[in-house]
Amino acid sequence: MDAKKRKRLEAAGWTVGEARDFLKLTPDEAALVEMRLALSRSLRERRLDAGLTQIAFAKQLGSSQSRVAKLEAGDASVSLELLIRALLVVGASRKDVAHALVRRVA
Amino acid sequence: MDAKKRKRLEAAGWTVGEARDFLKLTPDEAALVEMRLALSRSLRERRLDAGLTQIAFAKQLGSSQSRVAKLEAGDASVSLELLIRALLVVGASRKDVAHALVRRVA
DNA sequence: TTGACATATGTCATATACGACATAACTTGG
DNA sequence: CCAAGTTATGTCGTATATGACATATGTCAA
Repeated sequence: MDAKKRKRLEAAGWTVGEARDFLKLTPDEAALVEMRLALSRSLRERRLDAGLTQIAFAKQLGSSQSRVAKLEAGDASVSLELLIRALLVVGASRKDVAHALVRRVA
Repeated sequence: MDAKKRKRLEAAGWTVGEARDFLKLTPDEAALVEMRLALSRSLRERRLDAGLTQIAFAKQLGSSQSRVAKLEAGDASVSLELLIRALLVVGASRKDVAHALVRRVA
């Protein structure tokens, strides 16, 4: 519960700076952040490739434009769960998701 | 929000029956369930290989024995997020997680 | 510039995932 | 069999992720 809170606090840094252990991320936390970002990138790519606006995609996903924006930003308020659901909705397979997961974030 | 509720309702079936589209799961929902189960299996294997009891592992994870049991059961009340966090804690790498994700559930 | 469309950011009420606890249901050594 | 250890199941209060909404910031054609 402590690690969770800390993660939350350090969250502000994610989006802004870099994927890295910018300051005091445990390896696990760093891995989580990297996964989040990697999935975010894949999501945006796939959505754009599908020629969908965030609004259109939000409708397909059963969500809102703002949440899609946050998904694609790798915002700390979005779960891997939703990211993965979203990828499935844009047509990614289980295998695609796995591949996206390990994708280098650059 | 409708799909979400439906998923929730049908959730009771997951643990009990089979990984499959036992009744009316969309392909995406089925994929989600399969991922959940695949990760569950990997988690249990890794925990046992590490010679840890659920209680011991729960402490490492910062959670409780009951939640670990639910994680390993692929319970509907656990998120992919926590499953992945748990895998990282038992020593899985990002790549390991990705591999576990596509693992056939059998 | 304007205006139309796309995306980003912030906030909030509510749904839901969480840890914790109690307790039941296995296992297995003695 | 019993008891100790492990895992499963159910419930609850609370933390957090969610969709929705408002609004800001881009972008770009006319």
